[in-house]
Amino acid sequence: MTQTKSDLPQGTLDLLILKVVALGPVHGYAIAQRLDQASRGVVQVPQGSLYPALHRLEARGLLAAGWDQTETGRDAKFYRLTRKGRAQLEKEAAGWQRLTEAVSLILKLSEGGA
Amino acid sequence: MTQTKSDLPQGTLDLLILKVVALGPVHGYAIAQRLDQASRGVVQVPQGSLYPALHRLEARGLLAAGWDQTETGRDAKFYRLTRKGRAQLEKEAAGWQRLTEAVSLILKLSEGGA
DNA sequence: GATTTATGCCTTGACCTTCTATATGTGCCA
DNA sequence: TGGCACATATAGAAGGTCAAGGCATAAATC
Repeated sequence: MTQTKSDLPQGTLDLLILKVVALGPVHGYAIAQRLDQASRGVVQVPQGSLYPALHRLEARGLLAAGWDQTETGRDAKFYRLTRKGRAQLEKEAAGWQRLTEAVSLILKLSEGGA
Repeated sequence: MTQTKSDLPQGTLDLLILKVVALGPVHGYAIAQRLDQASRGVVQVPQGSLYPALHRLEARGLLAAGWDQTETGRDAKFYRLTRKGRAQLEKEAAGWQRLTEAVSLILKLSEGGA
């Protein structure tokens, strides 16, 4: 997996990560796969973006991490959502909703828009 | 007009500006008003974000600027879209579409998502 | 008419945050 | 031995915010 570009606007990545982690404990590498699959290849997060993001989220107390074993017997750092993280997820999801609606309104503007 | 926060993810502002300018020549101040109104107050771009963005877009050749007079007799810098700018607008609008769909897919994930 | 105040309109510079690129390290498995 | 799964660190660019400042017109006050 060669992770090229994601073209995610800054700030969006956190939301997506929180969402994926909310589904159950996962390690970083799996998060990226999950995002790739679920978005049908549109969201491809390079490791250099993913891991710093995870660290930030952990530092902010939104995620908690612990080492554990993968099904295939490897060590990996599993993340789960804290209570604070869940609240943040809801907040960011709502914000995203608001934003996309607003942008949508703007993109539909035509010459007559009061 | 006290412009507080806009909370736009980075990279989105360009798209919105290009869109507004595409409707006809406008000056910066009016662009901000337009965005505010059209988004019903959700998108409030502070001047410190707006003007640097305009300068960047001009430097990239997507906008062309010239001083002119406002209807009320003031001097203002009017921006219009270049051919290159119009192409970029279409490109970014399509990208935004793609992105929102992808994010939407991810946000709808539940435990069963393959 | 003169003075203040508000408002329209533009600019810039220092700072912070996030994304990217890149390089490096380790254990598993073929 | 090599490749893959999984992680880390560092440095840099880009975009956004704040804060401050400047200037012109208009409205309000005296």
